[in-house]
Amino acid sequence: MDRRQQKTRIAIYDALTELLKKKKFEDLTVQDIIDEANIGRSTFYSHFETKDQLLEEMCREMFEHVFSRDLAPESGHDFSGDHKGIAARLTHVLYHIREHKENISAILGGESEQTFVRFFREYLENAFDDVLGYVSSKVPKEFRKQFIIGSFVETVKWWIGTGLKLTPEQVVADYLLMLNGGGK
Amino acid sequence: MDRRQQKTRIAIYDALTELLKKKKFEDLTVQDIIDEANIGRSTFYSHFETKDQLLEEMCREMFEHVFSRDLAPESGHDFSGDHKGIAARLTHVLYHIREHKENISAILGGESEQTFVRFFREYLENAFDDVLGYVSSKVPKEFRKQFIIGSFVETVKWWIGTGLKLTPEQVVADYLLMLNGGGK
DNA sequence: CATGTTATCGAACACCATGTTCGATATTTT
DNA sequence: AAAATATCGAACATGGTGTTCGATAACATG
Repeated sequence: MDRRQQKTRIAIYDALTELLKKKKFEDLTVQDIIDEANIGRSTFYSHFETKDQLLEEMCREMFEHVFSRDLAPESGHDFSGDHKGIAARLTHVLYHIREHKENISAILGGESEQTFVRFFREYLENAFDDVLGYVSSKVPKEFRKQFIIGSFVETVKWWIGTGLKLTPEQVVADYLLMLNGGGK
Repeated sequence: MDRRQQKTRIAIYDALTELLKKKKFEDLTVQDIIDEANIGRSTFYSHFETKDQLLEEMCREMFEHVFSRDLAPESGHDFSGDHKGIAARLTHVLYHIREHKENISAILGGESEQTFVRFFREYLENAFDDVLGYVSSKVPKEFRKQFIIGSFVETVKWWIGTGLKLTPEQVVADYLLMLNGGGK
């Protein structure tokens, strides 16, 4: 890949990251990004068809290169009788999110959140395929899956909304408690 | 209120309902609505500042006049040892949603979904205030609340996404099972 | 019914972001 | 050194938005 292309791409990503500290994604114009990245207008459009595609690619990058590094279940410490180390794995996910809270927070809460959430769900479905495949005696598999993932996504959104006050460990602990009927 | 205003408003609402059968909300232009409603351009803008405000008002109307009619807990049949008739009340909500599936389905799944979901959450928080206020011994109140509502909203979104295949009763039953740890 | 009020109409307009085009220039690859 | 390719940026076409305003029609009130 041409060095010029790499530089441009990075400039755009950096510009976006920078701008997301000040504005929500949907309030940004392509011109904003172009100015911040200090590139030509047509250059931007030779890399991305549209602003939304940029977001798409950025999310893809994030999940492919950041989260999916540790898709496999942890082989180590299975504390608290945790089935297949779910708690540890979920905690891991939350740590990654906290690392990227700058970007993610700005994406969430607006219209652009759906794109992120789409990737997030897909990631979770793959990453926790083993757990989700488990068939309950009472609740249909699809429903169970929907419920577990949906409630986790919502929990994460809520967590970010609070400004990440709780620790990842606390969030996961409460989440698993609720999932096991601990809300009674 | 002037009859003309009423007619215009209804024409706009009807037009929107009609158009939502064919297109997603965010793909509609103001002109589409104007044409379908058969009104003048400036007339639309004398009623609504923007397309989004129209959606806002429509959602408000829906929740104020349709859902909130039966906010109070059902005094009757408390079958299956159901605490305060939650199952019955949730089922009621789903029936309302099914009534308005035409509108709701078109709003959900797009960027406009957030507006609807915002109203939905607010409604649920009020409608089930009594249940949600219950303090768990282990999980913090706010977390519990977030979890219960979030997972229900997600369940409803999922349900609509499947084309309302399950009956409201089935959905509620499975939801409550999951909430009580029935997913194990 | 008469009169003042208010809503509607719709064409015209200014505005702004989008996405494209193209020839000149700069950088990289081979 | 030559060929290939990326960038630049001004200019442009497009399309939806929201506003303006004078003319017309519908309404409320006494």
